[in-house]
Amino acid sequence: MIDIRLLRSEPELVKAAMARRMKPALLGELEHAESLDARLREITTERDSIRAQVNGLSKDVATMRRTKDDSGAEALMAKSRSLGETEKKLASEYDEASSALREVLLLIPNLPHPQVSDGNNDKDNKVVKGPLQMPKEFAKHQRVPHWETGTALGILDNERATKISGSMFTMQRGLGATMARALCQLALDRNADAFEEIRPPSLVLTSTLTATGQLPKFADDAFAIERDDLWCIPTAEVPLTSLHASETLNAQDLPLRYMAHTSCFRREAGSAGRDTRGMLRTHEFDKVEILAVTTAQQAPEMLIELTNRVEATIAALGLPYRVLEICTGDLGQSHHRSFDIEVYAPGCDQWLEVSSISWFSDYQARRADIRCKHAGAKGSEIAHTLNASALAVPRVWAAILENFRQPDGSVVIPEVLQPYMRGAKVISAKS
RNA sequence: GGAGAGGUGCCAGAGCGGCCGAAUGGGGCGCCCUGCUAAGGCGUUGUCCGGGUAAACCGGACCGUGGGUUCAAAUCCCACCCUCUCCGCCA
Repeated sequence: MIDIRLLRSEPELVKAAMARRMKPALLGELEHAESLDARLREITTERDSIRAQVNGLSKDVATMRRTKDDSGAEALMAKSRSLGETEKKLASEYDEASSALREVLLLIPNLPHPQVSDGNNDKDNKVVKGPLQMPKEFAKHQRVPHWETGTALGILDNERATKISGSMFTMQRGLGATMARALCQLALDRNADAFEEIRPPSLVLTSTLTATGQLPKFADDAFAIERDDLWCIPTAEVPLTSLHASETLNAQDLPLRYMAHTSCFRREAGSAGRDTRGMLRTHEFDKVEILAVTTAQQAPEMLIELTNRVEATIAALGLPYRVLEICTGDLGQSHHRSFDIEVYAPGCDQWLEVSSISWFSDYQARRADIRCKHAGAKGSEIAHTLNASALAVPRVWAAILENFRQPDGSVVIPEVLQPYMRGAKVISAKS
């Protein structure tokens, strides 16, 4: 959520920043929020003053009871009763207005960081680094899509995955399965110096999925377990962000850094037919997420740190990659500023987004009610959250198959993964 | 899933429908005492929202959550959630 007090005090500034997202309907939502907020404060003031009167009368009643002034007490009680009627009406108006305001606020996206460049959509994202580790030319044997190589090597069995679970599910076997797990282990080990490993639940409450911004707007993108009112997590960002929901943290303990390897479940509604062939877009995949809770001051530096960490892992795998900064028109709802890391896959001739490194400013933390308190300071402020995919398995797995495919059809396993591969250095077809 | 017990401030723990934002103890912070430490003495110590330029201050809300009764609820009633113990089931 954006800060309603900022909208209240600097409406023009908020509107100007929001206009950069290139979604004209947003301005209407902002104005709606402004008027609901004004109305809410009117009601609050009135309701509170009635409550103050009732509280005062109740005290007087107590005094009169003690002095046995029963008729006086009766008179005050009657007066208080009628005030109570008014209070009741105001209270229900308050509930109405405040839930209406909350509803609107939950739909309003985050303000883009001033340095984010303007753009309409993903085509306007700028490459800020790279391409790096890009060969001058790709050989013909690298121009084979991973689904062909994977199937030929017996390490990818999407046909049977579909038999078991339907379309858009994937299954790795043998060294393919081992490599999927190796990638996760690598990503965890590379960040274990600073990040605490968490094994969070995969099913979460509605409130948890609301905190990170997936709900209420993007309910169709998530798998729901309706009978039990639970949701499958689309990313470990969801449980990790809510780890400290409703808590006030000591600023001196920040930043907090967590990492988690989880399955991620996505309905991929609205992307039917896109990237359905291999494992570029699936309903379930494994990912290692790194996440930080910081003060506002620490956040910019953390964004750089997360980006560097993700980049270093991709670089260590030897894959061709580049870094993009996401423009205002492509920035996710909760995002304040984001970078994407893309890996080139010569077989399907595509740049694949393998990581998104994002700073959410206080947007998610306000929804989750994560505060931080500076020692000696009065009151508290909303914390900042940032996260990144340290490594998302399927696309990296696919890029490895395509980049490191040899003329004989085998695939060389990147050296950094070999320690996790039980001695294997190459994946060859079983004779 | 069944039976029972319980959820109060940083922690422990008391709380009669009004004088309870909440006793008492511990902890923290400040001052005093003290060569240092320990012990001791005194004081202080919650959060959120609205108003106030800010501080002072004023008003409201908060005793697991949500409803209800009442002039007035931590206290009474109802529902739910969570924790603990026992039983059942289970990796």
